[in-house]
Amino acid sequence: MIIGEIETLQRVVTNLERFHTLGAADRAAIETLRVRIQQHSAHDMLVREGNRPECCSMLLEGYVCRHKVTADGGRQIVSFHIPGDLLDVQHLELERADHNVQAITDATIAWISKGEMQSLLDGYPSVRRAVWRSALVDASIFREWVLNVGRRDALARVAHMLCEFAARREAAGLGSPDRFELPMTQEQIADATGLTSIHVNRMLRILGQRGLIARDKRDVHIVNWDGMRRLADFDPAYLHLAA
Amino acid sequence: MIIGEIETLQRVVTNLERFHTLGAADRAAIETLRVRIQQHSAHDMLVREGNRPECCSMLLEGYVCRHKVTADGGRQIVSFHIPGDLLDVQHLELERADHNVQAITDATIAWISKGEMQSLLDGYPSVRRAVWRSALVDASIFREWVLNVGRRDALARVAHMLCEFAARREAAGLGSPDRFELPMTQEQIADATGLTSIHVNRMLRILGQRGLIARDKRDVHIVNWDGMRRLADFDPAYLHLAA
DNA sequence: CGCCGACTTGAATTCCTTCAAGTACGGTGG
DNA sequence: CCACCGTACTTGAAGGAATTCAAGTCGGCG
Repeated sequence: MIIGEIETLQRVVTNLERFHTLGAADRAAIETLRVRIQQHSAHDMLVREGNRPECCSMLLEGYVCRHKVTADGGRQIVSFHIPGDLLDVQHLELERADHNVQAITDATIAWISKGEMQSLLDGYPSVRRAVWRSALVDASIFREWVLNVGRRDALARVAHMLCEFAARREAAGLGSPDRFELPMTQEQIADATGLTSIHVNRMLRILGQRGLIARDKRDVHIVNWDGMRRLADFDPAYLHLAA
Repeated sequence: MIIGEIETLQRVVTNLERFHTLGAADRAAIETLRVRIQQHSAHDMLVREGNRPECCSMLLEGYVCRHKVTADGGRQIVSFHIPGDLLDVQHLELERADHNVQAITDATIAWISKGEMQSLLDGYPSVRRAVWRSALVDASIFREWVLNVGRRDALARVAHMLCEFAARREAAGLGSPDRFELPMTQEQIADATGLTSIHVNRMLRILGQRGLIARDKRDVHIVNWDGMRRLADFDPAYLHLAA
């Protein structure tokens, strides 16, 4: 167990404070957690479905997704994660991973043993509530994704994914929702929206043609937020951003 | 606040015990909760999206679903619930409901104030862990539904929904997974699988023609579990049934 | 008995996929 | 420096799975 640098966990503290007010003792407890900081390359599998994870993890830098696969090889991404996110709270209580966690860019992860995490939650009720709330918001996002994939057409699905990514990035203090670089490939967008990468490509072009977004490679500029919101049927209430 | 009959909450205790071992004090605490037992009719809305619920609820009898709607009226059911299920843990921490909760049959609900629920969780760590675990399993089911709706074809989706319903019913001690009565209409199955009721009807017929199930109205007999599992790509691991 | 909701069935249409090429670009090695 | 290669992206055309439109059946209930 390597003791990670205290500064690096600041991002996690900031993120958790969006979910519940933390005191100085809470912050100190998080920042002095015994964690193993690890660098991962894009495409690295962090957790594999069926495994029994011994650690919880927090994403410090880079982007990560969770996904499941069907027997015939279909892949469905069920969430994207941005720096500051807790990736594995559920492994505290659920013995086996029911999905894969994979880096989509190079990523820095803080790994914490389940015991260490449990002590933190037991000893610091405010941290517990913040973690609990963040897990409940995760579940809310899953519900929205069921709706997105189940009931929206391809254009709205892709637009919704873009709106959500922009909104979550902004909420996490990672920059303006108007311009950003997408970390994921069009194939990964396809796997998240239940489409083919070919069709995602077409939908992105249509969004551009309609003047809603402008693209340069993976740089996205949301030109017309109001139009995007309407087309995507995007209402950020499900992100529960206002505490 | 009417004090509910102690016996009725037995089902909730039994359900929670699937998630974490409870002691006599834990059971007593649940059974003596100050709850309001209420009868609801099929189609009653229990919680409406956007509302600020003041209560948590437990389903004692009947069946309930949660759903979301798109701007153009598309409806997506994101979960079904069976007797014993906690319906509203998330409302403890999330101010506004991000989805609707609706009875699909006549249903008996135990309503508990958020304060009462919070005291229970604060005072009884085993209950807290059971509730926490049950919420995490809920989230796991949402993930599976994203996969179901996003990456399986219509036949597998419907078959998967049937397998899950049978497995959860059995796990909750509500009877054999081989024969059961579906509480939901084909339109509700459609709204849960991201299909039209017309297509659900065709898929059910195909399942029958292939000798996988036999139907009489809403009575379903799963004739060939192995075939169903294979066709539906159903692996119950995501239900985390073995504690 | 007649009405309504749920279910059933067929035919036409549509959205998305599949198949098939081909382009753009960053990295690697000669 | 440039040829080579792999990955991501782009575009068109054909095909197919699920929807939409249209009708009709069945069963329960007032």
